[in-house]
Amino acid sequence: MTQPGRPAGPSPETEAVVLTAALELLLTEGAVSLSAQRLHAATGVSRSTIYRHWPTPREVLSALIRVAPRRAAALSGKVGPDLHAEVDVLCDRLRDKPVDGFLQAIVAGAAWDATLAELRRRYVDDLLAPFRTALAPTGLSGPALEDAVSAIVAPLLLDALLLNRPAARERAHRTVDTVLDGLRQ
Amino acid sequence: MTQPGRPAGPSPETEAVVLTAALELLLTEGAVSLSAQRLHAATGVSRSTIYRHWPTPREVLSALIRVAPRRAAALSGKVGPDLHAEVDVLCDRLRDKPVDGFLQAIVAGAAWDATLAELRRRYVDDLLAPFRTALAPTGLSGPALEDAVSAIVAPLLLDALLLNRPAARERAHRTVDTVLDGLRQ
Amino acid sequence: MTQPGRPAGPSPETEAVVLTAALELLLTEGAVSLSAQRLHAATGVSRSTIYRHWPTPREVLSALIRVAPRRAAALSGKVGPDLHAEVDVLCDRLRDKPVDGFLQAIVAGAAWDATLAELRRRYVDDLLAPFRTALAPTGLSGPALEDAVSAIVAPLLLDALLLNRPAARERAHRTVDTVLDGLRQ
Amino acid sequence: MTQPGRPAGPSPETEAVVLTAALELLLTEGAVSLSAQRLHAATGVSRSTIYRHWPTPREVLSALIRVAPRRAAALSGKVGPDLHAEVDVLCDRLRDKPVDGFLQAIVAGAAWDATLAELRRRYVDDLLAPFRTALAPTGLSGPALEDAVSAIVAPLLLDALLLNRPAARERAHRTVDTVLDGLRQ
DNA sequence: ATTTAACCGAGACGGTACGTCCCGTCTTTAC
DNA sequence: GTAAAGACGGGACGTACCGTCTCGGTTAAAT
Repeated sequence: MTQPGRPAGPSPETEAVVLTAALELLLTEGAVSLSAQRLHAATGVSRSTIYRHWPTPREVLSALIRVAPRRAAALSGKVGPDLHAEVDVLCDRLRDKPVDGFLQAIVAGAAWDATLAELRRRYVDDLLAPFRTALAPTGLSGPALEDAVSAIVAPLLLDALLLNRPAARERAHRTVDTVLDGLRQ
Repeated sequence: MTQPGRPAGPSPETEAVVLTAALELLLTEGAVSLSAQRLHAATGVSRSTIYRHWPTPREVLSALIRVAPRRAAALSGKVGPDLHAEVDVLCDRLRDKPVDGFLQAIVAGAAWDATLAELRRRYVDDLLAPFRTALAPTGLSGPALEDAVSAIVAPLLLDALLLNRPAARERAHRTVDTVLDGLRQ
Repeated sequence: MTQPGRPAGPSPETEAVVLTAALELLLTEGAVSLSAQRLHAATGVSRSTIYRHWPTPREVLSALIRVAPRRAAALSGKVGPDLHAEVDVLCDRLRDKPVDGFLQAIVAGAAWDATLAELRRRYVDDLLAPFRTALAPTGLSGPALEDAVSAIVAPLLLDALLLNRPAARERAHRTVDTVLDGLRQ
Repeated sequence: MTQPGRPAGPSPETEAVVLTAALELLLTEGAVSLSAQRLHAATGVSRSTIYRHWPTPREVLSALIRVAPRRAAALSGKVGPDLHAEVDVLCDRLRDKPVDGFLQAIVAGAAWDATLAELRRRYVDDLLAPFRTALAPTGLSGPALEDAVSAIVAPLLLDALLLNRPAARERAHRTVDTVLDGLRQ
């Protein structure tokens, strides 16, 4: 038996409108722009309503990440092909607005609002996870696993995030080979 | 022939007071806090004066970077020892507030104010430069040089900037050896 | 022939709860506080319900006045004793919260909402009515009657309403005597 | 020697514009309308500026009363003529917007904001003062003086304030005579 | 010693964003 | 139908900054 009264939470329509605009804003103007004011201007949804359901920009970001589609994994089980595939996928994602923008925004936001640091760690971990998974068959673990992942991914992130240049895909593929060669010996 | 009248620009004392406080603010609260208001509150120097000489936070940041001490290079000319030395220096700098904070702040600021992106690139380049110099004797150049630098430095920056964990110094030293081994063959 | 279905209007219980709280609110915080929001907070009755039956604070006030107990008249028919009795009754009422508060609230409300002016006039008239009745045997009427009533009552209201001091009961009794003396000659 | 910097307080022009509009608003819409928002809408002076100098409606009212012109007294020294003159003056003032409106507004405001009660008392006292002065030659003092004043003035205020009818000037003149007769015996 | 240009401090002013509170209407659900 | 719960748009409120400006007094170089 339930309570009387209208169900709590934003109406589905409101939620869709707001979060869509929020993603757009995040990618074009950064996390700082996820304020109620800004979302109101972008959507026509009233400030009151936005404050009601997402009192701080942080909540908007959380909702956004919660909703964001997870990439479908397609692993073959063979280490080499899987790693190369993951490199391509990551490069593609970094080239596209959504992931690069998300990353930029979330890094900037973390420096500005300490409570975002945890979100940032989770998001970056999500980016690294496929590589950990793909490397699993090699038996690597602990720091050694982290080092391998880092060697492959870090240069790509450096390019995209700090140097504003396209991720060096070829180099990453060569790094994968180097890493695997090192293990074989 | 010069004009009569008091020389333009802030008095040395004013400049020192303001920039000192600005550095403090940047490291503790990020680039967003370099406003005239905040600097006034932190220094007692009046808002008018600050607006006069540094109309925007961007100008403060520029002045700050211009003033920031460049690390004195101490190269021996031997590739191996020089690279290892540079790794230690960078890890130390990333561990200390000034550089890590500066980096965080400037990355965040870049997402918030596009004109800071150039400053960010220059700052990161300054971090990479010593490694390029140290690798010079190997004859590497162009993309190959960039790749080598990236392989060594990127994982350190990833740790410090995105994962909030101490830079993995040992791994970096091993990477240096790997890179040099690869060249020797 | 009556219609089927639940009878219109608030349930007796709801009405009692709401109007009791409304009186309390009116006396402690003035007519401005008779909003649905405040009544909801004070009673637990839902906002919807209150809006349904008393769409505006004005309706609440009307209901309140309609319900307010009329003083039971106890006239002897002799002018002197009756007038003195009425003076005592009025002073008592002005000393007690209910009437003084009501009066203050309604005067304030009238300045704030023009439609309350009529309510105010009726309420004041109700205060004056007993004196008109008591003076009836003297044969006074028209302006002369009004003047007599006013001479007795106005100073009391001035004390209570504008000067925040207790109504001067003794003086009012003397005024009654003066008025009656004037008529006798 | 004075301090550097612009002199504090509103510029004369700003003050004039705001207080003029405030008086207008007070008389037409009551003390509740002396909010920053309302004054901004009425004058074009920005909300910030108004909050800066008159943080609450109370301050506006105070400023208004402080600025309001005091009536010039013109006493002959003879009790009778002076009292009659004062009655005429008060009736005129009550008939005109400024005083009646001021009084209505201030009474309403006092019920709504306790800190206005003091202002109200002072304003009413200012209305009564001329009568106390005019009665001085009779030697009346203490409660007896208050009673005399009240007998003359209260009915007038009752008319204007609570019954919304013109102050009964003739009756007041007769009351004056009655009071003076009473003293002579 | 005067000029003279620029300094520096204090603060008014208009403007925008923020977060909170309240209001009145509407919708959804249960009884 | 009543009642409850709550979404929603809208507005006011008070605060905090921001950037520009105006005022007044001070300082330091060049004549």
